[in-house]
Amino acid sequence: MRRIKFSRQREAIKELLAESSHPTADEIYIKVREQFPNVSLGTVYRNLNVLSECGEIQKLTFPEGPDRFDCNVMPHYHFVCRSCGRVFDLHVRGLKLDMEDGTDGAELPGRIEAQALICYGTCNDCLADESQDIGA
Amino acid sequence: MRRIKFSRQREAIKELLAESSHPTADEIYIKVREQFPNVSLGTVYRNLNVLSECGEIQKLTFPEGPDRFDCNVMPHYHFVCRSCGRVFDLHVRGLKLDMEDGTDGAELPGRIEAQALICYGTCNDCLADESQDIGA
DNA sequence: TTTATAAACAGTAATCATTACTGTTATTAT
DNA sequence: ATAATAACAGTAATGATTACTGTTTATAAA
Repeated sequence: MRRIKFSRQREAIKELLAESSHPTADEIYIKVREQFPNVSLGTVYRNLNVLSECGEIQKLTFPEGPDRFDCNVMPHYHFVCRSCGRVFDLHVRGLKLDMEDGTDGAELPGRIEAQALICYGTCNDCLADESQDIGA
Repeated sequence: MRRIKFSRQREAIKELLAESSHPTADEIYIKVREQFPNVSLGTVYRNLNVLSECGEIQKLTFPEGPDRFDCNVMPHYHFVCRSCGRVFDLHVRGLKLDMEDGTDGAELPGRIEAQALICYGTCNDCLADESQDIGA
C-alpha cells in the first residue's frame, strides 16, 4: 500500500484543473510551466493518473483527440461539438436504461458499475454561426 | 467527390467484420492475412476508415486499448467487462435523457445528433467466476 | 534534527496506435 | 486498348502516453 506524499506540482495541477474546463494533459502542462518552468510532461501525466486512481478527478476519453480530465467526479455526461470541438457538461438527472425484453438477447451482459455517455452534435454557438452564414 | 473502387481486400475486411465481435484493427489484420498474406496494416486502417466514413461500419473508442469496429450501425450501446476486457452489445430500447431543469445550467449546450454510451462493469461469466472463487 | 525511506521529480527513451508518404498495381470509365 | 486514379504494400513519421534513470524532496523514525 503506497503512501501518497505531498507534492507542490500535484497541488498546482489540482488547482488548474479546478479552474479549467476538461483540459488535456498538454494544456495542463503548459499552464503548470508558468509556476514550475522545469516541470516535465511525464510529471503531469503521472499526477493525473494518481489523481484519477484516487477518484479525485476523472479521465475522459473521446474518439477524437487526446484524453481530457475533469475535476467534477459526480456522475455526469458530456457533449462534444463536432464543429468547434469544445466539450460541455451535460446536466442529466439520470439515465433510464430501457432494456429490450423478449425471449433472447434480452438480458444485461453483466453488472453495470459505471456509465459514460457522450453526446455529439453542434453547440449553440456554432448553431448561431450557421444561421448567420445562411442569412449573410 | 471521390469514386470508391472495388477492392478485394476491403470485401474481405467487411466479411470478417460481419463474423466477429468488435474486433480491433490488428485483430482484423491478422485474419485478413490468412487470405492476403501481403496485406499491410495501413490497408486495414484505410479501409476501416473508408467504411466508417461511408456509414457501413462504426468505429468504437474506449478508454482502454485500441479502437474497435462494429458492423452493426443501428444505434446501440456497449458494455465493457473490467475483468476480462470483452465488449458486449447492450440492447437498450432508447435512452431517456432526463435533463435537469432550474434557473440556470439547465439547458442543452447544443443540438444532439448522436450518442455513445459505454457501461462498465463485470460480465456474467466473470461474476460466476468470482462466486466460484468465494465458494472454493 | 539528523538520518533512512521511498515518493516524486526532470529529463529522456521507448511504446503503442494510427496516419502519412512513395512508388507500384489494379479497377474502371472512355 | 488506354488513360486516370483508387487502392495497394511497404515503410517512415506522428502523437499520445508510459517507462526508465539518476537526483531531489517529503515524511517517518531514530
